Amino acid sequence: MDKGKKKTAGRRKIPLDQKIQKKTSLQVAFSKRRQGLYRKASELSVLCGAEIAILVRSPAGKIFAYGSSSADAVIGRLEGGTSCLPLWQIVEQMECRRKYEEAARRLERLKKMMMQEGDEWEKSIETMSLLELEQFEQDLDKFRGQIN
Amino acid sequence: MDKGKKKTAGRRKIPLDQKIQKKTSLQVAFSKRRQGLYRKASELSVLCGAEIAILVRSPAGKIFAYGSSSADAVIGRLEGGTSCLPLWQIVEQMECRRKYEEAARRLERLKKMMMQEGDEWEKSIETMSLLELEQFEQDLDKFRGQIN
DNA sequence: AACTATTTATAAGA
DNA sequence: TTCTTATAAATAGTT
Repeated sequence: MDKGKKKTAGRRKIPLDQKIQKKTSLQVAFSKRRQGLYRKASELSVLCGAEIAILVRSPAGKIFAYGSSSADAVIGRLEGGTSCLPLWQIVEQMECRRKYEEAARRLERLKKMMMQEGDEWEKSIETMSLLELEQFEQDLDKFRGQIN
Repeated sequence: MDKGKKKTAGRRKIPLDQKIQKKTSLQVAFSKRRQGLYRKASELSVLCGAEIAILVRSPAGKIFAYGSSSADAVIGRLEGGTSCLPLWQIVEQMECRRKYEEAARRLERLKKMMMQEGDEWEKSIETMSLLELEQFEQDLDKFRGQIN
């Protein structure tokens, strides 16, 4: 039956070596594939008795996390140590980094604004701004010192 | 043809809600499915521009890790098994380095721009800029409070 | 959010 | 271990 009915759907392979261009498709794919990734992790965990933690950061900067079994402290037990952080704290720290990135974006906006209107700044103000920037640079260096 | 020949292969669905019993099957499944999980993570990363970190511990206690893009180098050292850092710190460092480098690049560009044009800015814009900088400083202070 | 034609992953076997 | 392949599972495009 349905000989005269047009085929109702066509699906196809997509290139796996480049970012999806269409924004709506990307959002749908991100949601579906992230769920799929969690499903696969869950299966691996159950079938093989493995412990798994997954951290995902979307291009928009949103943080997602998955942890198998007893959600908390998965990573800590991975290491077998006593000083490791539970998963939720890791997520929290990643959120912290996200806030930092937001601050950096603010800097970017400032730059853009200055370039648009920039034709008459007094010298004192210019110096102040540069001093602020130098301070910021020092902060960054301190920050770097913490991670190396 | 081949009527008398026994079917040479049989595949079947396996129960997804319990651990695989046969030891050799479990080892094979662990290896294959872990690779599959990494593949899926890689696809998600490329297709959607997401950053992903995965930590796995086998039932035997062996540690495996996956990290998209630039995280590979850091995590590669971990797979060697000689790292003394807790896993969560390695994940943190991945994020940390990237954020630092990004912020530093922005700072450099802004500074260059200010040095070039910094001799003629309108006063109203100057005030706005300073407000932005103050807000930025507050953000930065909050950030430092969180990571110390 | 649900559907389904296709593509992809994989359990068993060789 | 690596390859093969029948079957199960995931998913891209559509509704």
